[in-house]
Amino acid sequence: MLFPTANSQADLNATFLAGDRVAVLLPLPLAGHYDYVVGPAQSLAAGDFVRVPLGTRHAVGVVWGAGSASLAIEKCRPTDGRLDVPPLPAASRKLVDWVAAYTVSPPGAVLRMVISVPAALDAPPADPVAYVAVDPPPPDLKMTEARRRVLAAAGRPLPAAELARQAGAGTAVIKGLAEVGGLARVSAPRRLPPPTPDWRRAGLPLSDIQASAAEALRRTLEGGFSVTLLEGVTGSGKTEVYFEAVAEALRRGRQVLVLLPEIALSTQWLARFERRFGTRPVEWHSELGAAARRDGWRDVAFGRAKVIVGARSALFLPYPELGLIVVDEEHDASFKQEEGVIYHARDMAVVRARTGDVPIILASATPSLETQTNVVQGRYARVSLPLRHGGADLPEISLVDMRRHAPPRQSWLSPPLVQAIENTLTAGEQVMLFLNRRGYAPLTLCRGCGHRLQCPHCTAWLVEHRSAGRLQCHHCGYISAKPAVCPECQAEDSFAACGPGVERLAEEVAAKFPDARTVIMASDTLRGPQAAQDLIDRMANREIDLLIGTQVVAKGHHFPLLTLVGVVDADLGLAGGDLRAAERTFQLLSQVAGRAGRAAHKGHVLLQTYQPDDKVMQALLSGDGERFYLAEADDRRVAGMPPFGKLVALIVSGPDPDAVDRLAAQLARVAPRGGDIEVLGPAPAPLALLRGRHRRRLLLKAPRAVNVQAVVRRWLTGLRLPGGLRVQIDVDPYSFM
DNA sequence: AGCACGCCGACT
DNA sequence: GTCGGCGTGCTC
Repeated sequence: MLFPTANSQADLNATFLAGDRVAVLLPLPLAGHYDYVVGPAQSLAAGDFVRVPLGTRHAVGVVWGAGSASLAIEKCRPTDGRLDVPPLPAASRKLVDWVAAYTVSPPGAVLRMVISVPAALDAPPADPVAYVAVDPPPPDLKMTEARRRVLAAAGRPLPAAELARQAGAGTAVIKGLAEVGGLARVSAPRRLPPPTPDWRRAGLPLSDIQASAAEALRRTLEGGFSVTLLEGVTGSGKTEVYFEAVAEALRRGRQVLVLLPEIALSTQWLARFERRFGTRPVEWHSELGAAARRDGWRDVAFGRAKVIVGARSALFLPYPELGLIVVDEEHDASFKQEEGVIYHARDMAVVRARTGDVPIILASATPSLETQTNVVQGRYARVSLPLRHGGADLPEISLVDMRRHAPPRQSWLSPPLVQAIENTLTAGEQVMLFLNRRGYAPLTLCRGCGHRLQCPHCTAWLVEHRSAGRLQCHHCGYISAKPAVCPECQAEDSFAACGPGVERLAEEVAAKFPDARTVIMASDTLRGPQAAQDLIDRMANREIDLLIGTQVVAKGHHFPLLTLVGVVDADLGLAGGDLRAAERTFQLLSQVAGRAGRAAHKGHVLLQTYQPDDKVMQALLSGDGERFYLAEADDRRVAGMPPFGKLVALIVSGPDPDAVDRLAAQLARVAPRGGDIEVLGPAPAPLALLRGRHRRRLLLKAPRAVNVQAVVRRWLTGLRLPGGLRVQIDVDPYSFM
């Protein structure tokens, strides 16, 4: 359970000769490095990828430095040899050590995120053989009809099979022609290197404010490490502004990493990039196929990929020439990796910028409290874009007090919102209704006995998806048909749907506005990024009057004729006692509100709420984000909560609830105390049962100055984990749900 | 993470 | 009598 961190004195450029002892980090969750002896006739340098024997098999690792001498030299086996890829850059190696130490994870588990594509380390597939006509043909060539057809088709290099097909000849003709010199055997490149984005192209015209913001960002490229918050409301042109910093990094011949949340849905971002730079960047996300991942990894490692846009895992690619990092939508919760090595990609991106001594830009319309605090405390610089580009006004936001304007039973749209929808549709403008709940109804219960349909593997209700005709768990993906009778009391036809999801809301809309062309947009109704783009296009072309959407509609899409946004349940994110509930709700609803009225038309936003006096609703109403953040920061400071204090969550999990309880209780007994350190729990973890594992949580709270990693390491030293029990460490936990 | 070693149930 | 289930533990 102990993960010694790397020898910090390790020479990042050390070289080793045959017979020397070297420390090799393997991409496995081992406690530390393994020592090997450099094999005969080999020489290795720190950072080299090496193949080494491991037990009965062989593995690939990275030379981390000199061996530790803690193991008898006879026990050290010889390395097999260096792999033919560029060494892992020192900045990446420092990042691995840093992330491992910060997250209290084995460094090898972090290295595994770097070596995410083992196939990329093998020799790439050979270029296929192709044939091309020799011009002029050799004088002694005996021409036949078949040969004439083949030569006519072979104006450009083609693989033999393709050439034979096009010429209507057998491959024997090709073979014969090649032997007598009529065709030349060439190797056709399997693929071209990714095109370099053209920074010389002119960008969109920038306003004075945008131009000076762009200049400030460009200037950060003159120095080493720096962090700059680029803050600007939706529609202020943040992307175009930071594109100028990207162009500057490209001009200097450096690589650029842009981290986006939900890359799969950012077709619009890619289009803007292509408009500015004339080509698409290299993409990196989980939906890529094996070949694309291998090629992408190698393009980065060899420095051929200049701009990489990706989800959080792109952070661990082996950039040799990284010159700039941009984290767009830096406040987005999807940057928090919740499985395996638990880390926050925005924070680790700042670390990567530091290990590489390069600038980083954090962009957001609604920056996280963490980032704002870093600005206030002088650690980060801030560049602001206060106005909407193009002069469009910010939307007018009003609250609908649901206690006074309650909708009729089994409906969720209040009379004022219904009226506003009607007015907007009559004016020929578009409406968006936001409800962050997929499916038909979040809960199904039996009217007879009150039984609630629950996921067998998780502490969560099954969500009815009526269009798909089934029930679904949104946490583990469990799917079942709707049972014919209540499993508890066997009553027939007794199920009642409770509460609305977007499907049910669509039903209400169809009943009230039968002529409106309505579409639902949710992550599960979209089949791939193209479907999202198609929907966006249809919306932009006025083929849709009313869009009902979950979270996915909050992201920056431009809909010029969208003038009314209705938030069906503004309170939804506030329940649950989550540390960041208020902050997150403010950010999400600000983003949703930003969808309304972007071109020449004034936008209106109606928030349906039962808590109109809540600080979040008041902040949205007044548009005073600054004051909200100050108040929220005050609350956190007083409570000693992040970013003014530190939290570490320990999640104890296992298949047997009693064993989990016993281990959690044991950990609580030996919990660290004193020095303002508090340990809360054990409590049932937010999802007490997840994917068949029972979970309990302990929460360690400490002042900022405490080295919580050392405290946790000491706490867990010598811990034995019997029978499938696991303890996960979540430094800076985000998920409390 | 693999892979071997190891100790209890149904088969050619 | 063996083949094989996957629980525990090691890999420089």
